[in-house]
Amino acid sequence: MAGMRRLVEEDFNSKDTVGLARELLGKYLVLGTAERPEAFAITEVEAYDGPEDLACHASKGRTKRTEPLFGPSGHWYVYLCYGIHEMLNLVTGPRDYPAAILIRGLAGVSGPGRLTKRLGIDRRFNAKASSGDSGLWIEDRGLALGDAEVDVTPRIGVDYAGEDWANRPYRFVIKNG
DNA sequence: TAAGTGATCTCT
DNA sequence: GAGATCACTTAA
Repeated sequence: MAGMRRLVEEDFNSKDTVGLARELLGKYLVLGTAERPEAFAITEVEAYDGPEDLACHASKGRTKRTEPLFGPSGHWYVYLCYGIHEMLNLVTGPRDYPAAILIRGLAGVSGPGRLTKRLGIDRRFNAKASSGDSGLWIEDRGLALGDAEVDVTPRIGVDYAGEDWANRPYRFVIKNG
């Protein structure tokens, strides 16, 4: 199909985490194999931007759990939240720059916990590359969104991070998505 | 509005 | 080892 491209590590190597998050809207999360792919448009994301970002897990240091955030971009960071929900994040930025984009919603699936459950994504994907080999990757199918189609808000559930970081406009949602 | 649920991290 | 915390969801 023309204008369709699987995104790779280099596509997410920028330190402009917020810009990458904005651009991830309208891309497709694809699950399965090249023969039998299941694709979902990404409708809601949040940026977690580096060691200074008090809402980013990596701001509390490099631990066994947060290790994937410090690894190469274009890999998955999947962790368990509230004992129940698997959260799917795409690592961004160069090695040793801990940043990621939380994928919070897909077309037809609202909520970060619900989308991983629906797609059967869990910690087996943690630290894996987004690729055909891992069975989970991102595609650009040529859809571009104008600013009028995108809502920008503070991130959800990060009040603990203090006023500055909690209020930053790091969440992007497709309107009517 | 509050409970459920368990990995992770920071103390002791 | 104990205790607090947590990027959520569901039922009421």
